[in-house]
Amino acid sequence: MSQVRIHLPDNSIKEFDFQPTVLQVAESIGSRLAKDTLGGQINGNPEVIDLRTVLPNDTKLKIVTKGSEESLEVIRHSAAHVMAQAVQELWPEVKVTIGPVIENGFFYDFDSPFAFTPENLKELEKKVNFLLKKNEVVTREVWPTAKAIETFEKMGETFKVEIIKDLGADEVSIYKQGDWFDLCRGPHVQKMGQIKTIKILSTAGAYWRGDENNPQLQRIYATAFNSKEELAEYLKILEEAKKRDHRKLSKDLGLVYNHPFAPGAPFFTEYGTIVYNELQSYMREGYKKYGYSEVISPQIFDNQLYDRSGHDANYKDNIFATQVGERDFAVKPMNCPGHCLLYGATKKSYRDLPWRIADFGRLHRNEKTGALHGLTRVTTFCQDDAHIFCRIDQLLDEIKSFMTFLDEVYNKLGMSNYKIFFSTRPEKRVGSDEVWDKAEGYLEDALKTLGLDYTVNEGDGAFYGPKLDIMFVDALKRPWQLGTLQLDFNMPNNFDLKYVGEDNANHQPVMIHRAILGSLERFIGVYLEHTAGRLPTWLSPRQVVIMNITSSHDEYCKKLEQELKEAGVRVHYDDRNEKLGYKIREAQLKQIPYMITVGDQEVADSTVAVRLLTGDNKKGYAKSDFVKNIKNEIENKNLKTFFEEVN
RNA sequence: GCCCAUGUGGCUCAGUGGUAGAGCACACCCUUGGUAAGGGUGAGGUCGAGAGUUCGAUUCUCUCCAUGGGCACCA
Repeated sequence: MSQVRIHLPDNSIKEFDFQPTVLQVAESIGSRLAKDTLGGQINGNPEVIDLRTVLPNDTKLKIVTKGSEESLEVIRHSAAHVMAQAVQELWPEVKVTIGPVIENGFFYDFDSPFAFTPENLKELEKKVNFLLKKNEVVTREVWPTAKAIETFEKMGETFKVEIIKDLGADEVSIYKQGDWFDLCRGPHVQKMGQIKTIKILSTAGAYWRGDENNPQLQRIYATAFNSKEELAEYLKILEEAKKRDHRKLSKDLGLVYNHPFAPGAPFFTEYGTIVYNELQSYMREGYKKYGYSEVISPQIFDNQLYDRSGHDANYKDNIFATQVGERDFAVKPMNCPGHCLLYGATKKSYRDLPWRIADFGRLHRNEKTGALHGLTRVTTFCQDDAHIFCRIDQLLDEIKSFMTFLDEVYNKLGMSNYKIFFSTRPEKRVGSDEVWDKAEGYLEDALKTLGLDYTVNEGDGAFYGPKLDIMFVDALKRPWQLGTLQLDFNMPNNFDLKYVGEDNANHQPVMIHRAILGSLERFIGVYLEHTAGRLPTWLSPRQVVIMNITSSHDEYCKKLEQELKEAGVRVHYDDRNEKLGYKIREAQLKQIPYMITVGDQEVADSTVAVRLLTGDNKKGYAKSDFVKNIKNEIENKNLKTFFEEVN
């Protein structure tokens, strides 16, 4: 055999007189490297391959070693195997299925005659980490498919047999550690001791192959890291996320209340309503600027409306319906069909287009019980919804204007980190393929023309049209779907909408469904998590609290309270006979951006002592300046307090 | 809708087969105190709802409701 050349990242070349494995290349470089090798990446491909992979001539190889980001995939892959092994050693009656690596960890789905209890998980964690200490060598074997099927059938591993049959390959790879083995394509570690520690996290029910018609399996979530320190760090982030949970924050801050009589339908308290209304009026400002008109449409319709819109066929399970006498009514789950009726109310000319109508109507959707979640998945909500009826040649400008509007809003709110997803036709849909081709084509053209980066989500569109989803990435790097823009050729058709063109003939308008915040409910939930409850002053339900030191400062405080009220500031004078530290603590917990302290000093020289949520103090601030500056900050809807703005 | 767990005063949580406890919050009293909890006293719960087992159920069983972790659904 001729020489085999392997190219390394430092542009050096290693030569072999056989086709080496990744590990063999590592060994040729050094024994320390070989010991730390966990996999490889070849020819610039990000996919991590098994260290036992045989490399052909002229392969560009990057060795994945322990401690690297890429190595986690290998470690977790093997960790899933060890976990499955541990489960079967503890409970031999449990059958294995699959166990993939996911972000931040891995899971394994088991077919178990019993549900795993928390005690089982503790036992399992012990067992798993005991197995790691045995440091068994992982070997790879290639079996003919027939042998694999026969073997797994004998073992009663019916799910494995199904997978192998579906693969339809001639041979399959098997990974072994000790006596335990599993069908797998890898990659895996050399020895199980390379996994330092495995943390079992939780259990869940999950359907075989993700289909609710299939049997339900027992899923165990777990994670593994390169070191105990990294694991600790990850667990800390989980804790942080828990603290920022909007359900906790919205309760602690007194914004939202839930009652079992209204599942999935939150009350907004007098404080929560302030946040809600401020956001709504901010959007209304945008509507003026971007040429939208606001409308109000009915809450309940004769069901014939949804029959015509196509919702009855595609969305029926989610509609709250009621029968009055002989007549079927439906509570509106979305504004669009009603808006189509309104469009048809007057004869439209091409001169009337684009016709942009916004609606803060309350929507109700009967969600499956298990889907409800705090403010982010509710049964009743209000979208910052608008529909734009326009000509095809106006589409590009409309999409552009929407993206500008959205960018402005997101930046104002400190949410500049967002991504665009382009979702194409789903299986369950209305309209001909021809219409879909057209709609998808226009949308993609617009994205390209505008030079926007996007990712395609095949089959994820709405049933009436393709869409752009705006995925906001929050402070903890979690993605949330908020804004959306959907193209719809179908509903104008169902409602036979027309406009008279320049040619004096009838034409059909295109309908754009769009929202920037998504729904106010969901947005407030996400925004609370993003900001950890520390809202910008203009959105804070409580903006200023004045705290006197003794009752002798009462007069000065009352006057200041009055001045701030006149400046439009939401201010509260805490005149309780309590110590200052006590009042401060309460104000901190309620995340009030400005805490004003008044004592002898302040009364004497007409100043205020200001404390921010950061704990920063500024004494001797001129009272008149404070009133002026906070008024200005609120009017401009600044993201930061005026103290921080200055710095 | 499915699997699992949970449900004790406004909130956070102990606890028990013999009808309940703490801290915070609340009320009253004392305290006038400069940047995250001053002290005392008191009120407040038929232990999510219904049924069953039992001499007796908040505790055990079942059903329902709600919540939580997932799955599925949804955009």
